[in-house]
This record gives sequence, structure tokens and C-alpha cells, in this order.
Amino acid sequence: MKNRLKVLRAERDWTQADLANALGVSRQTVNAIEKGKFDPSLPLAFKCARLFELAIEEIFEDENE
Amino acid sequence: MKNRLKVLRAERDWTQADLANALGVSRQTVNAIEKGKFDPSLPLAFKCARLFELAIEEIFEDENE
DNA sequence: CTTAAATGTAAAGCAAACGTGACTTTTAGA
DNA sequence: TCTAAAAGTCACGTTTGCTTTACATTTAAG
Repeated sequence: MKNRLKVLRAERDWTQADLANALGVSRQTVNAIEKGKFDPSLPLAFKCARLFELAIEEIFEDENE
Repeated sequence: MKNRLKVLRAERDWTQADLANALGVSRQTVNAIEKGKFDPSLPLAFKCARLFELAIEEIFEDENE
């Protein structure tokens, strides 16, 4: 599962801690998701979508076809 | 997390087992998600979206604002 | 170069997402 | 009504999302 969180963060000049705080998760969780260590839960994906005002599919990309 | 899986299934005359098989999960998992016992993972939500050719937001609805 | 902020990483633990197996209840057709 | 398929549920086990704490590394500004 790839994602554009790092870019979306950069566009807003946000740190991982800033994003984590806005999402209500830990900084390590944001870091792990950005690094592809694991996928976010669906509720967390929805939070990202609302925060960035984008569709989930515009932020996360499933590796499968 | 509400979802329209039961309706989407009914439109296609699919059983829970049919859907489970198409998604690559167990029948109990489909049942539990339909009954709101827990949320699907993001990868599973993507599989649903691809299967029904809909956006994730058109299938699942976050309870939060 | 120094220093602090930002990022990366790791271990231990908990909760939630799934699996399997078995069983009960509901639905629907003959 | 009888029966079989579908749906619902429970117990138990495994995996993964996420937390906390702690520390190492990178980045950037002075």
C-alpha cells in the first residue's frame, strides 16, 4: 500500500508530529505508514481523507491490480 | 462504520459466502463486517471497491463527522 | 562545527482484524 | 410441514495496527 502522505505533508509544511496530532495517532504510526511498514486502518484512512479533503483513493494506492 | 455490502450483494443475488469467496476472506468475516462487528482493513476495503467498481466512500460510511 | 528539531527504528504490550470449527437460527422452496 | 441453504453466533488462535518508551540518525539553522 503506497501513499502520498509525505507529499501532502510537505505541501502544507507539516511535520510527522503535526500530522499525527491532527489525526489523533502517534508520530511513530505516521512514520510507519509513510515508510510502508503497515497499512492504516479504514477509520484512520477516512481521517486522512477528511483532513486533506481528498478521496481515500487519492491518498492511498493499493499495490494489487 | 456503516456499509452497503448487504444491498450490493442483494443487487447481484450473491450470498455472504459468494462475496467472501470473491474477496478472499471467510464467510464469518463478511458477516461480521455487514453486522458492524468490526471494520474491514484498508486492503479489504479496496478489494470491495474494485469488486463493486465503486469508491470506498460509496460503500463504507464513517460514523464521525 | 554545534545544536536542536525532525526523522527513523526497535522492543514490549494491547486491541482489533481475520481465520477455523462448530453450532443455532432464520429463510425459502418443494 | 420438512428440509436445505443461508445467515447468525461463539470460542479460540494468529496476525497486524497502534501505543509507549527509548534511543540513533539525519537535516537544517546558527
